[in-house]
Amino acid sequence: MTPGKNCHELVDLLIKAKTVEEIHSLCADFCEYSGFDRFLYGARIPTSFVKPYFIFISGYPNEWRTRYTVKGYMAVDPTVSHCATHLTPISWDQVGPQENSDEQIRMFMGEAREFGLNSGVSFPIHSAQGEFAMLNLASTKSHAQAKPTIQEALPYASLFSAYLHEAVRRVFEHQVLSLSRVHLTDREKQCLLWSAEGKTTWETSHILGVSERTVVFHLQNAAGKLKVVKRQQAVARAVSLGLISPQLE
Amino acid sequence: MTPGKNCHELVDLLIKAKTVEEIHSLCADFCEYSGFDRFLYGARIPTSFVKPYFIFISGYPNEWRTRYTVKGYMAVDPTVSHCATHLTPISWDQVGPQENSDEQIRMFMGEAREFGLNSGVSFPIHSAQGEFAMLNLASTKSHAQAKPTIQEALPYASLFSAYLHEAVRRVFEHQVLSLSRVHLTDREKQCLLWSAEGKTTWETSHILGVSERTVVFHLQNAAGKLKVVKRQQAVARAVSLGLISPQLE
DNA sequence: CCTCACCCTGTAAGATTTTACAGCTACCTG
DNA sequence: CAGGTAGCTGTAAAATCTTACAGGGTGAGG
Repeated sequence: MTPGKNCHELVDLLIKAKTVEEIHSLCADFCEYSGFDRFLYGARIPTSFVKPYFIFISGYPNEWRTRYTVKGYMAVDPTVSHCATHLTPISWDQVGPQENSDEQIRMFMGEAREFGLNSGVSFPIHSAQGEFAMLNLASTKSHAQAKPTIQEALPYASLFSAYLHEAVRRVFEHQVLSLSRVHLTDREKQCLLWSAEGKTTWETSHILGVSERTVVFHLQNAAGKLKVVKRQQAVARAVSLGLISPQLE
Repeated sequence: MTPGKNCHELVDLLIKAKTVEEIHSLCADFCEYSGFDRFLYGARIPTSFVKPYFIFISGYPNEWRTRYTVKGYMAVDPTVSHCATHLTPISWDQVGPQENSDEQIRMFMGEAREFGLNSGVSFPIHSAQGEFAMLNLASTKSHAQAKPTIQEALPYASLFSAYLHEAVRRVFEHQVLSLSRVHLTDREKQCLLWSAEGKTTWETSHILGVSERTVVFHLQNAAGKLKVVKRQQAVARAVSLGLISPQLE
């Protein structure tokens, strides 16, 4: 009920967390102190465009999680589509019981209620390395009753979610996140950058003042490091992982 | 001094803000209520990889801003490099006076102090549409004196920065952000997705069950909508703008 | 001195993409 | 029914990328 008191402590502990279990426990603590009953953190790691990897840290009922997966509710869940395109948290009462929301969404929200997920709020998390994550905090209370809890928790949960994701990144670094640690040399990045900008090998070679063969060489090396074979794939991967981006000028 | 009291009100006003001037005014209010003296919001819009567009909403001294630009301090500023790769706010005392920080950074921080930017904190903002932004809150107080102010403001500023960026997005929608509003058809997105995954035209045509010519057709249309000419450029742009991303499975 | 990382270059065949030509169906809306 | 949007297809020459061959140099650090 007093999120402020514990937020800084929990954030400090998140920074030091070394295992998923520790993180889970800290989420549970945050959830409790903020006045919520359930939490779910989910992250989508862009290991591939068509088959990304998902990480979940769940304080949700297992049965509901299973049904959610089996029925493909990720494509229906209105909080997911909001968080995928926005930065701001969304209270569930803003998406579920709206009059204009379609039948499918209404049924989905109804089913969630059967598992005690009556009200709640979702926080979007977008990292510079292309991951997309969400922190969901749920309450068994009705929307009206939970409103003050949600309102009060917004700032703290916003901050908490940022540290939470960085903690997850750290813990999973050596597993699925290994691609984002790929080190590209300056030349490789330059070649990828101009390639992403639509320049041909010949154009890039003149921009950089080297031979065409050298540009090809660097792009091949970059593709190799990114574990792909084609140029456009290397460019897509590099952009998605945030390995190439502007700065000066 | 009482950020909590006004945060929700300011956020509500941000949602309704229609002009840059309104947003500037709300930032100034937030800055004041949180106990800071200066603010600077800066956003990098990925209009192009090599020459992005920048938006600034500044409550910083103009002279400092000019010097910053002229001297290319964006490439030196340690808060920029932190925010570009992280999600968590960074207090300036964590980057400036460190013993291991190099001479260039120390000089930079020293110059900032000459303009009354003695201490402060920077919040990273990463949107799903590829924009990267920062909210900087600065104080004339010393690091030690400003510490409680910063600590107290962290959660509120974290939430505020999310709403701030969405407000800026809304206001600038019809200008530099027009590319992120591009509508691609399902087929166009599918072709781009498989292309980003490294599939050739022939492979994509078999995956989608259409002719090679059709895949070429869709990719050309997509490239046209994204105002580019090459396939790899279209893929890079689409990835960067968040127009293609996974979801189901 | 040896190794490693980074940078650079050449040739050539074969695969893929780009571009330009041209034409079809279906659905929805004013 | 006209007009718009979305989807689909064909041919062919020219440009570009991929892959395989083979070779060069520098500088930092053990």
